[in-house]
Amino acid sequence: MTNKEKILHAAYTMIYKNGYGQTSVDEIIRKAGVSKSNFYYHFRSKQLLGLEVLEMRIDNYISEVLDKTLSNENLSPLRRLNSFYDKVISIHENDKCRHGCPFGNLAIELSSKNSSFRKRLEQFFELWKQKIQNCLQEGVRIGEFSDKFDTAISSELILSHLQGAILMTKTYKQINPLDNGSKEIINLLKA
Amino acid sequence: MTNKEKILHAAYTMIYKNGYGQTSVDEIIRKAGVSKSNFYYHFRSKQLLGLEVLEMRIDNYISEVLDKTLSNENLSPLRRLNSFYDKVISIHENDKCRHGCPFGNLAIELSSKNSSFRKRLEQFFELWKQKIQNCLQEGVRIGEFSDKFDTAISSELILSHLQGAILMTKTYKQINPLDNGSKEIINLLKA
DNA sequence: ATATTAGTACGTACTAGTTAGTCCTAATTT
DNA sequence: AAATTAGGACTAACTAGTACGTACTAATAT
Repeated sequence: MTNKEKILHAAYTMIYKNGYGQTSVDEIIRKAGVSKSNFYYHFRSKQLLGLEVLEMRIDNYISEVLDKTLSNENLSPLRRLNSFYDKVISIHENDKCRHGCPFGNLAIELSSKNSSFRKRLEQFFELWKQKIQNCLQEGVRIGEFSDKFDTAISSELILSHLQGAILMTKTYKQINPLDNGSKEIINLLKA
Repeated sequence: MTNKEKILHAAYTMIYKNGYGQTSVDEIIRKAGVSKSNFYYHFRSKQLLGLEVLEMRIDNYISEVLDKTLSNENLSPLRRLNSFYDKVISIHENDKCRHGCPFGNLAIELSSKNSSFRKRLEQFFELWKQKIQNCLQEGVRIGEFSDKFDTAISSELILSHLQGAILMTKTYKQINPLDNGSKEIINLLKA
């Protein structure tokens, strides 16, 4: 692993666990085992590292979560949505509900102070919502989901609820808010 | 205003706008116009100040928002819920969707690192959820809300959605996620 | 073949400022 | 007499970022 990869890898987990502001460059280089000058050789600033780490998070989430569940054309739309919730629940159970959503965390911490992070997160949330909506639309088309809801509104509501439910699991240290809420939403959507 | 009140007042807005970790004691005393020794005369630590500020936030939210809307017995349950959403929307519109929910922000920032904040927030979320549930139950009883939903699950879902929707308004800098989502939820609940 | 050059990757040591919190003295209010 | 205030020097650790120099590789020029 190159030093740049070591830095990215260390920052990837530290920023998730402790937030961006509470992760110092000194801690990152200590954990990565590289010198400070090497850090600034590879990254012009802490912020540019943070944005690269966010990019990695997004790429990873799309390929490991969204593409395998919500956008998985081998599954029926209902199964896609179920497998999406199952995947998210298992992620947070494995984490003991400690750290919340990497995107929601950054959105709350940085949206009001840093427009680079804010814009990238907004863009990703749009993509995420679109993937939910595509799933809903196909589900309505084949009669798996009720047609009495507007899929644009429903997908926005599903994503908002997901973010809030993950926030609640982190506060309660229990998976219940996400587990109960997702089951209720799926029941509502069914035809 | 006493010096203690000045400190609390300064910290009240600064912690909300910038987060707990990004608000320094030095900034607080500068804004409050008091000496550092006076700060430590009134508060044994930054954390204890933070917890007092959280207590003020909770008291204020209960009396200014929850008691006037969700728990307002002068209104029908449906009107209570509508006025609650109206109030929350107006708060975030007035804030230009910049700073999010003071409780959700702290929950995300501190739940995994500080159990004092986490426990207090959990306790308050429980109260909040209970007030939503009481409203739903009475609405079901008088036939204003459908009886086909479990009020315990619905109230949890409403609170989770609210937290997530406020997070989205902060990311998008638009009130739409909260506005559309709340309308959809109320439509669903109606008998 | 050999010297020069450029680019990449790295390390030690450092700056200038900030962090939460302490300690002590002295004045002022109640 | 007791509670509250200010001032200020101080600590020890931490903050993002910089200065300066070294080692290696690969292409190029002599």
